[in-house]
Amino acid sequence: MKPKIEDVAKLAGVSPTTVSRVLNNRGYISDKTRDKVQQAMNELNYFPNDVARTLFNKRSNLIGLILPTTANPFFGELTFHIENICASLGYKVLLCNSLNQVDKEEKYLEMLLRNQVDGIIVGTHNRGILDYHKQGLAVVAIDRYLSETIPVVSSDNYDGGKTATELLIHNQCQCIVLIDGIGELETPARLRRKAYMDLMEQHRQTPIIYEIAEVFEQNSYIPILNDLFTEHPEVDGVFATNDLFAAALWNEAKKRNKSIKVVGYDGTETLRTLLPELTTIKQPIKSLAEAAIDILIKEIEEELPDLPLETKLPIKLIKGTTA
Amino acid sequence: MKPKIEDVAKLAGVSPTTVSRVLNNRGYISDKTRDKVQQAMNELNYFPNDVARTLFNKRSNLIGLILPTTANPFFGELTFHIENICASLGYKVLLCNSLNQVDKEEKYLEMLLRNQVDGIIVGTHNRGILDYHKQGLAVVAIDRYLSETIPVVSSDNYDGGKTATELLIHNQCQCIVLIDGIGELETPARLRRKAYMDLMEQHRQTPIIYEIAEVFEQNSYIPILNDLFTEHPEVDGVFATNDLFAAALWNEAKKRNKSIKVVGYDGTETLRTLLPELTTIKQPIKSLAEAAIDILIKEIEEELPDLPLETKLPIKLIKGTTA
DNA sequence: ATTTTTATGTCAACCCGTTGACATATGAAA
DNA sequence: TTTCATATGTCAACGGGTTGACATAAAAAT
Repeated sequence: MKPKIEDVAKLAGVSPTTVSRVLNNRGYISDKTRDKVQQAMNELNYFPNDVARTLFNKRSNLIGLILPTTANPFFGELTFHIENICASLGYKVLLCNSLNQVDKEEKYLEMLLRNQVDGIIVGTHNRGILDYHKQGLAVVAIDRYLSETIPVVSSDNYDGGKTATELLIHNQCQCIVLIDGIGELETPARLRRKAYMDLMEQHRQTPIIYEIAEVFEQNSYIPILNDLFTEHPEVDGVFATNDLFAAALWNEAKKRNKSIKVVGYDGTETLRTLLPELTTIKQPIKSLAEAAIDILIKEIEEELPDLPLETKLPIKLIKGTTA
Repeated sequence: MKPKIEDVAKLAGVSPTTVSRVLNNRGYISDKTRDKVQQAMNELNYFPNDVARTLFNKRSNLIGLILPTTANPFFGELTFHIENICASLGYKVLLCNSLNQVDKEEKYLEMLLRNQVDGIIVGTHNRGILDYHKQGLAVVAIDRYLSETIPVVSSDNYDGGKTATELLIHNQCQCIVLIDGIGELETPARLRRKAYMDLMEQHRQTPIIYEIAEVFEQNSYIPILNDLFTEHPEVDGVFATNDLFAAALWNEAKKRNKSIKVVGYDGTETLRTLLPELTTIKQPIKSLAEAAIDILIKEIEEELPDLPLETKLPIKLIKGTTA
């Protein structure tokens, strides 16, 4: 069986308390004893049982991460950065792919609570979260409003939407269509649409919006894009609120030999390797991760943290050839 | 503070043991009592502390997942499927992005052991794993040989390499180059190269190999691709052992107005949305996840599991326009 | 020579939930 | 009436590590 402190103590010829003192750097320990203990630990391949420690300390150093799916490169990259930063700070990540399904989100939330996570990073609309936050759980949201008290980190969505739309207008586009996710929720990302609407109004153009469910399945885009081309054959500019939509449209347009200006949103490394010609609004993914973790850890570790309820990070226009 | 069993018991007017009996469906409980207890749990927002349960039961239902990075869409999708299947089976996933760095792998491994994971899925070359497996930890590898006793799940890499190379030959390519990761390790994925070599020999062509470090950073590809085009301007066919390499090459070739046939490997959903024209060998990612978990859970749950040491799943040629 | 500091041991309580042993009390079946 | 299945309670030990209290002893400082 797995060795425990007692075994280490026996082998090192000391008391369990002394081993614990070595492990936690508490009280007085001579170098000689420390070495003996460490050697015994090596010999036995001993590693402290973090479950037992968590139980006593009431700190798991576990962070729950709930997002739609790591299969989407934006979340894949975000997840990478979040986990990476967490690891460097001694936190561990419990991953949850909710696919934006409320029932799954609730199950995941309960799972995380049962596992005594110290905090949760949410990149999906998690209704339930609200209650639990009141119960003292640290929560931070990425691009989602969960409640008035939960800090939100996001890219400057309005500026992104504005930059994208302005670029298309500047490109002399006469019929600019917005392709967006389904618009039931009031998220910060919705500001991309808001900016588009505002700009269109300013330039006396009619906004045209197509919505695609973000189910992250190939070909789910196709029928809606077909509608777009049928109903608006004159389309000559598209702002898609994420790069997958943008790429799907771009490829459909190519098939149809349509000359359309396209701007996407996200600007992942993956996109820039696979489809560098796509002009897009790049989110500072690593910075988003850093900001979210910074806030979450403040919530976890500080008594009366002074939290920024809204953190907006600058976007960057990546010029490809599509606009 | 968080409610515990005792609080539930008090509110429900029963003993802690009875609450535990309700939670674990043990012994006799009347419907009336069960309801009372359940209601008390709801009222208090009580969730059992899985840390305490784990400590007692010696089962955490935690699975460690170690892979290079979820920022790579192949691993992003694999991660999604693994986590998803695990969740449906009552397992939770602790995520580790090792970036293929041995020191990180070792730290992650120790972390997972401390956290009493029931098993580990490894998609990276984790030298240390070997030892721990001997100590009775369930381990399964994806596309890596870790030791003689650790089951490996992979796509049929040889068939994939063969199919890709054959296609290029069939396309009348005269100078077929292989772009591969750096070849220090003997991995199943290396069979893609083996197949290429074999085919080239069979057709009396000279194999030409360029190696790119899989650091997953854009532009790390560029200098090596430059070399390729300078040293072999006659190249007219390329088999890249992953789609990111393939896409990078494809885009560089377009820049140079070179007409080259290209075949990639992986065939993620992301690729097929972003760059559907790329011809590629599609790995059955979901099936890989299923097979790996199936084996791992057998290791965890069965006394004397009869494990397939090598599981090869069929690949599929996805015909785009690049070959 | 005396006080302090350093070093280690013993012991018990605690973290939260689980489980087995045992007692007790119904109501139902034999 | 006796027996048995059902229902619940009490109690203690356990899982592995942590921590505070207290005791003891040697080495260092005064």
